Amino acid sequence: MAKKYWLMKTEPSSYSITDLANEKKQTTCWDGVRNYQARNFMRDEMKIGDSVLLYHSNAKPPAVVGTAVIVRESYPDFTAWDKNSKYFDPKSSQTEPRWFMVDIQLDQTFAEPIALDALREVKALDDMVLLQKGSRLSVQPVRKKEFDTILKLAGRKK
DNA sequence: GCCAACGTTGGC
DNA sequence: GCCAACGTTGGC
Repeated sequence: MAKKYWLMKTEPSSYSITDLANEKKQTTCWDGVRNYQARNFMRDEMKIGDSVLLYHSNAKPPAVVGTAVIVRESYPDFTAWDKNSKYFDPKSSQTEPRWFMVDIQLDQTFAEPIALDALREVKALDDMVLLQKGSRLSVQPVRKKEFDTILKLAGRKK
């Protein structure tokens, strides 16, 4: 199976790329996803070694801030079972888990975040899911061409 | 803080 | 299975 590319959103006020950088082994479980489409991508399609763009939403400015890799494939999101978690979902049981997550490890933090505005100016990114009107999927596929384009932008000297 | 665009829920 | 009401996302 060919390597796939993804984009995962997070609000830096709740969990930022800096938080990821400070984790043991710079690895974390991507918990709290409560959208079926996003869940399906994590549960069914993400494989170890796939690359991920990390995106800060509700940030100033909203931007792609770095990359990560999948280091553990889907397993039940146990926060759904925890009554004290804000991600608690009484409809998810141990025997029939409703929500899943993967583990990701930080790959690189971009020296300069690539702002949403800048992404919109790049022709090669016109079809990116992130840039489509009304798109708010928190876990979404990215084309290799798009991933490579963004890496190139990140590497460009200012 | 506003609000457009989506997604989910639940009555019927 | 429709759809109105409600809740959430996320840029601005």
